[in-house]
Amino acid sequence: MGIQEIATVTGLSKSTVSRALRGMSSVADTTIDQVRRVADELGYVPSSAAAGLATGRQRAVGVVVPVIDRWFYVQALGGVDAELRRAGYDLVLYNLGGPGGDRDRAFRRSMLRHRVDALVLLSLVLDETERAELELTRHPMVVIGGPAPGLRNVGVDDVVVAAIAVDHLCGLGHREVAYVGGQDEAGMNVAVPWLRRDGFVDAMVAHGLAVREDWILDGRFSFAGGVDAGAALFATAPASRPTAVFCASDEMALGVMLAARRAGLSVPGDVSVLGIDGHEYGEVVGLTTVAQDPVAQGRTAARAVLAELDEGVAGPLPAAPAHLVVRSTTGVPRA
Amino acid sequence: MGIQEIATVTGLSKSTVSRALRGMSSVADTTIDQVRRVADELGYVPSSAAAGLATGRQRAVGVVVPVIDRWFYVQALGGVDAELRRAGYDLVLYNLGGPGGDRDRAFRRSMLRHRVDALVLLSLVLDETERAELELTRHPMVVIGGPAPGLRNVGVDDVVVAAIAVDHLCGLGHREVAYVGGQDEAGMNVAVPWLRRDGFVDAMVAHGLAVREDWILDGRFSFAGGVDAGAALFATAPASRPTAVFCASDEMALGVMLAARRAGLSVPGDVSVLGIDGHEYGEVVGLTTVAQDPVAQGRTAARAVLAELDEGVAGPLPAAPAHLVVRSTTGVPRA
DNA sequence: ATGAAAGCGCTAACAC
DNA sequence: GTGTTAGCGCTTTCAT
Repeated sequence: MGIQEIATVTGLSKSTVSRALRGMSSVADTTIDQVRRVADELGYVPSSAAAGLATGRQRAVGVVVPVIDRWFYVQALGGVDAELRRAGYDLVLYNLGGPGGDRDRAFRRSMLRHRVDALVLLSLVLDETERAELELTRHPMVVIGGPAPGLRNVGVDDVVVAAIAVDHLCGLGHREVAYVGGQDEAGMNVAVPWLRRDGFVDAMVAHGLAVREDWILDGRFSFAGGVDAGAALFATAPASRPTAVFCASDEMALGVMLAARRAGLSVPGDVSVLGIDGHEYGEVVGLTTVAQDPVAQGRTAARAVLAELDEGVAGPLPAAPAHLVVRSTTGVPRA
Repeated sequence: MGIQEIATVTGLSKSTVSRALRGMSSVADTTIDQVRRVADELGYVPSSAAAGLATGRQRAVGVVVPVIDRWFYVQALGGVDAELRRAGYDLVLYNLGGPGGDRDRAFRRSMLRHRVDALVLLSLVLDETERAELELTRHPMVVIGGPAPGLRNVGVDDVVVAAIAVDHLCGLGHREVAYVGGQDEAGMNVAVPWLRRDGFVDAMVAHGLAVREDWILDGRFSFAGGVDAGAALFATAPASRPTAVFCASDEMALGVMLAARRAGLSVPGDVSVLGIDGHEYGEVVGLTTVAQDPVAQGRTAARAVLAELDEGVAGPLPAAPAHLVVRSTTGVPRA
């Protein structure tokens, strides 16, 4: 059931069979046909391990995610996958499994096994040790979403994204805006939350606006977290309520919208709500957002590592676009 | 940078190093320590391809998904991943990429490369050819969610799930209930949508209730689809409106709820809405649902293939539980 | 407790 | 256009 069998049956040599199977041009067309036919009949299944051993290439790339069940990661993963499949590469998934998962083990044991030829990291900031461990393998690496000291990265500029959002709100006349974001997810070391918050603060300051500490809330980057944050925000007297809430993700924004409704507030009549992402749900409910395209980012990242693999080039990566999509959750502040 | 280097440095033989690295008991503890230390210093990285070639085991299992960006698949994938990681296995993801993806290619080229030791299929019904191709590899296989002729499967009984939902609605006094489901997703050959619809129809009939053709809608198993279906349902005169809507997924139910709100209908005052899944969002908005646990199903499936791999046993799989979670979107029909 | 030697199934020079 | 010959980096008898 190996290449050898085919060789015996066809009376050819192993090498010729190997070449034929890969459709190399130095093999006669008739030979290729014959080999393929026999391989089919025999139910031949190639061994990637053998090929990998011989070539040093596994034709697989690893994708490392902090957790799997977040909209952004799923979308990006899809993008990486699409490009990989096009190139005939397999995708091996390394899920750090969030706070509970054993990050160390994932980084040491599995990934370093030469099972993949390259790595795409999602929103991960590596510490010194991890970087060192990974460099050991000398694999091409790129990270999506979040700056990566020492590594190439594709993603939007989170500070700019926050500024776009704040500019929009201020342009409408808002001066009292709250921010719902998230903290670093226990040990996951994700930079994005901090960057967006910093971008928010900077942009507010640039507009000469005050940033109230109690209007910077943790929405845990989830829908439920958004609801909680919104509830806290809207529980106060109307006078001490922000006129707009900027959320670091659409999922949280959706939660804030629900909280507003529960508090009897109209959006954007009583309060404007704005998110980041371009989530499908947001489109349906008319959420204004700063949209990005994680699928495209995934594709870009995959293409980048593939190019580095094939051509050895590690050129600069194109910037990922983000643009304001004004829908119906933002408007001028109530008088 | 291989096992050989370590052997040379330590003055041991390749075999001993190999054994030491794997912590085999026949090796002296001091030797193990020494070998591990040297391996560390040398920055040794094991080659899974070589080990795989020698043992015939890749220590990896493949997970095949029709599309990646659905709540259920992501959750199940997470469950499979968790169990695999516990066992020290890697997970290679085969995304068929939905209608646009090249299903054939995924099934032939990549998967059959002996890159994985076993397969977990998500909600996929294979056709004859595919089954034959996969059987070729003689890998343990189990499918999650959806019956699989000839294969072991873990998942809820979709017909029963639908019955639970209908029973709840009828128990409240509803007699006019609509169904929002989905069709087979273009070429993905997923059985679940049909089973739930059949279950709905059967249960209705069992309750002596009429099933109106125009109250069986396609919600595309998505939030947006649910909104559309709901809009269609609620656009009619109050008299010809169902008093309850049963959705084959929480995501669609969420959409129907939004449509109800847009139509000025109160839930459950004017119309009851009920879903299937146990989606996080549903919990937040108080959606009544028939909950299942895809993460647990993923774990079960992973454990099953792992057991078959390790012990050669392919015993029966435990049934996946589903239970009614009554929240606030279902109530007695309006008089 | 350790070593020697034979492979695992393929690819890649290098001949012809 | 095809065959020969070496490996790729491990694991695994079988010895010792």
